Amino acid sequence: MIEIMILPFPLSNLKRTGRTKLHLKKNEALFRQGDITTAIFFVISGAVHLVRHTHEGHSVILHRAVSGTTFAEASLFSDVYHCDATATEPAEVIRLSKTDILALVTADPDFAQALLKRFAQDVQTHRKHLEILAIKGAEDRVFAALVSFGQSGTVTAFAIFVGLTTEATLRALSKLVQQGKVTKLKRGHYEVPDTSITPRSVTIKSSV
Amino acid sequence: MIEIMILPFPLSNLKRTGRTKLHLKKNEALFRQGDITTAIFFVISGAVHLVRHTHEGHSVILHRAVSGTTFAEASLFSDVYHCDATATEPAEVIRLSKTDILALVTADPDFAQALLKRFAQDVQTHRKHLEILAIKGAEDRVFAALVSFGQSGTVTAFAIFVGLTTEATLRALSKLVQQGKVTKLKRGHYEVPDTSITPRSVTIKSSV
DNA sequence: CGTCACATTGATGCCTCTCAAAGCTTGTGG
DNA sequence: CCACAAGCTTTGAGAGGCATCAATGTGACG
Repeated sequence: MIEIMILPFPLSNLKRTGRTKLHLKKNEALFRQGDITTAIFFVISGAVHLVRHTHEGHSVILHRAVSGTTFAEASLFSDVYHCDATATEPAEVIRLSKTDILALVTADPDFAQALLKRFAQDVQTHRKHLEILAIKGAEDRVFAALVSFGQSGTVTAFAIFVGLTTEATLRALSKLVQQGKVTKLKRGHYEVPDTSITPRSVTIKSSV
Repeated sequence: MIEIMILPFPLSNLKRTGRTKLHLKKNEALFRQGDITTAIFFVISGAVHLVRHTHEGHSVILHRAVSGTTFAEASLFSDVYHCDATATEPAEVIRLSKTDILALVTADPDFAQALLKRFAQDVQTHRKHLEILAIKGAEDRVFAALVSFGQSGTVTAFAIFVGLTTEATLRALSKLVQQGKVTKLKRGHYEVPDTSITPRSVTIKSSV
């Protein structure tokens, strides 16, 4: 079981019955805001977006789960899911039974610690996201988001992630390109060169 | 030890040496962004703000820790603190040694589970915060924040929390008051009446 | 009683949202 | 294999809203 090896925490003790492999088509929903929580998930391939919607019609992309990562861990302690989970591209995910995971938490201290670490990472990531949304200028905000997250996906999705309209994001990107702080690879594909403050290079859209 | 009883998780097994009581003056910093992490904290009285600063000079209030709650739990799995912690009013806090807490995690499954729950709550709170920052209109955003968080503190701090200027927040508040969606108690003190959609009433500023 | 921090209100300008239209890319069906 | 359709990207123009700067009011505290 290759996929088990890349899980962020040891699952050797998890009951086999607690695992199910699922295939999602593009735009297919895994669960929706308000659904009863029954499981957390691990992404084998593809990508899943966690999106929350407000009454007023606004939406936020809370998280983009990609290969090798788990998502919806917070639902372990919640009765219902607080956001939608939809595949933005065809995806394979493993469903991990909530009750089995919780049982494992009490039975296996190492597992509990690993899961705690996962949660702590989530908290830090969300804080980084909050920090970025607090930046007023569109240009600065887009650049900061690119450096910190370098999300792969459409510009439109990225725009929602940074809390701007697609147009504002695009205009910010083109200004950043003019300044040489960002490189445009091709239509809808941008990256932050290594030379820009940050060590690593990131792209908005993967060339998958 | 009264304070121990209201801790969100059992600390009976925590070494006495791991606990220290601290008294903070108003505006006194407990730790700063970049400091080595050595402990998490529990608030006995007063309030502590966790604030993160960006290079561009922006800041976000990540969390307002009040009596009976812990904060900086995420630092358990981080080498340095990622934000400043400052008392916004005179406060008493208990310092809980990081190493002792981590030891307890592996030794006591119940403690581990309780801590996991705490982390999950943190994640949900941050997501709610993200949801609110995604709301474009100042009026809607302020109202949503009041309903969901009903922060006590100055309007200025509340403004930073919702990602607006003090002026914009004030103007939004006065419009909401005109509409009857929010009640102004006195200078700098507002509350959401019970009649407004939400069951509970909240205030920006406590009368402490 | 004076000072200080915060609340409040006003005027102005920039920036982002909104609406609109055209270009590019991918995929699907004939 | 081609043509059309759909979705995303890109650019443009106009308007509204929030930030910014400025000034005054007000309560708290020494």
